[in-house]
Amino acid sequence: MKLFNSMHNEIEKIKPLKENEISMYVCGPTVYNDAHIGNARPIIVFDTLKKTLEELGYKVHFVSNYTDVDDKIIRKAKELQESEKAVSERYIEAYQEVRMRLNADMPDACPKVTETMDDIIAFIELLVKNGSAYAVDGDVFFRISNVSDYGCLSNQQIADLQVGARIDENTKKENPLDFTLWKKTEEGIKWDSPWSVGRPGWHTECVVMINREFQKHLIDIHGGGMDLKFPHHENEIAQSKTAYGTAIANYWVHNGMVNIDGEKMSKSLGNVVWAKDMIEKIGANTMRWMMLSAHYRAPLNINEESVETAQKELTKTLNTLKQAMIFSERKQLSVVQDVNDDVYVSFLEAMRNDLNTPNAFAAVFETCKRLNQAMRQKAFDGAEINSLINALKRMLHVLGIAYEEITLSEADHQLFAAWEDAKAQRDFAKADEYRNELTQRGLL
RNA sequence: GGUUCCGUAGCCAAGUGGUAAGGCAAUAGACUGCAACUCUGUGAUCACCAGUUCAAAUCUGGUCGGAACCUCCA
Repeated sequence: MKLFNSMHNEIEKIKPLKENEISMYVCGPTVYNDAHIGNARPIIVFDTLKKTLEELGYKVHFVSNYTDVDDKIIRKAKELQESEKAVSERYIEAYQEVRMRLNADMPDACPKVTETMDDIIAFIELLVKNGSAYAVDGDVFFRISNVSDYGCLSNQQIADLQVGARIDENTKKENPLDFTLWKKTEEGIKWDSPWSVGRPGWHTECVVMINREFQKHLIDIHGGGMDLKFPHHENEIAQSKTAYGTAIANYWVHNGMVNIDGEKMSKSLGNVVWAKDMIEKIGANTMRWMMLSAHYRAPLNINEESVETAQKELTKTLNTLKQAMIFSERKQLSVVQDVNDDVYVSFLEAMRNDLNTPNAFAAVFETCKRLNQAMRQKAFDGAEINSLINALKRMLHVLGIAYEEITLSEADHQLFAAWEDAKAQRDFAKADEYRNELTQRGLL
C-alpha cells in the first residue's frame, strides 16, 4: 500500500509498525451540530482506506474521537438551555447515524474528551513537569520554543508563522504561537485540575486518546481534513515530541475540502449542506460514489451535474451486477469461487496506489462492460461471468457501495419463462404483463 | 508576506520523461415486437512563454489564472 504522506509531501510505501497490522486514528468531529457533507468526506475516505487495507490483508485498528468539550458546544447548550452533555450526545448520535447510513464501518473505539479527562490532565501535568508547558493564572500553555522543528508538518518556519499570526488578546502567552492546553473558566462544563477549574484545549485530546487507545506513543496512520494540518496536527506532533519523543504517527493523511457549486461551504454564504439531507435526497451509495470519483486529496466540487453523473454511473453499475446475477441464476451457471484477475488486479493496483479511486472506477467500468459483453454471447462462458460477478462484488465492497444479493425463487424462474414464451408466441399483451410483473419484483 | 496545491476534450477526472485511462454528455450505427438495458464507432497535444533532453502534459525558470491553510473549520 502506498499513501501520500503529508509529513514529507510524497507518496510512500507503507511499512506498518507491526507486520500485517495497521493502527489508524482519524480526527472526529466537534459535536455541536449535525454533520455536513464536509464531514462526510473523511468518513467516506478513511472508511474506504480501511476497507482497502483489509482487502490487502491487514488487520486494521481504527479509532476516531468525538470532541465533546468545546466553546461551540457550550454556546449551543446555553442557547438551547440544555446541558453540554445533552447537546453533544444528540449530535454524536446524529453523526453515528450518518456514518452508518454511509455504509462506513464503526471504529473500534470512539473516545470522548469527557471520558478521557483524567488522562488529559495527567498528560498536561507531564508537559508542565518537563518544561514544555507553563501555567499562568490558572491557564496552561504549550511552549512552542521547546520544539526545535515546530512546523515540520505544514512546512512552516516559526518566524513566518509569527508574521502571519493573528493579533492575540491573550498577553499571558510567552509567544503568540503558544497554544492553550488548559483554560480556566467560569462558564459551562468544567473540571477540577491542579491549575484551575476549567477545561482542556483542543489539541491535547488526540494525543492522549491515541496513547490510551493504542497503548503506544506511535501509530501508523493519522488522518483528517486538510484544514487540520495546521495548527491541530502540528500541535499534536509538538506535544508528543516533547512528551515521548515521537511524532505520534508515521503517516499523515489528509483529505481535500468539499466545495458547493465552486464555493467554499460556510455558514455566512448560507450554503451548508447537511449530510443527512443529502443522503436522504440522493442516497448513500450515490454520495459515496460521488465523493470517491475524485482523488481524496483533490478538492471536490459538488453541484447538480456531479450528482447526476454519479447517479447514472452508479445505476449502470448496479444494474449490470443485478442483471448478471439474474443471468447466472437463470442459466444455472455453476458457482465459482475465483475472482476475475484481469479486472480485480487493476482495481486493487489503483486502490493501493494512494487510493487512486478514479482509476479504480475505470476498473469497475471495465468489469461491467465485460459482463455485458459476456452475457450477449450466444456461447457464453459461465465461469468467466461468475468470476466477473465475484470481482465486481469485491470492488463494490471495498468502495463501500451497497448492493442487493439476488436469488430467484421458483416463481421468478417461471415468470421469466412465461415472459419469453409469450414473446415467442408473439402475444405481446401477455408479454408486457409479465414484463411489468418482473419490473415490479425488481428483476428488470 | 509565508506554506501547500492546482490549471488535461462541453462537463467530471487519471496519467508526473517515451508519442494523452475512464466516465457523463453529444453523435452515427447494431440489437429489440415496442421500450428500457446493452454493444460498436467518433473527439483533446495537455493555461501561456522560454529552457533541459534523442524524447515533456510529465523536469527547470518565468508569466497569467484559481484554491486551501497561517490558533481551534473535516
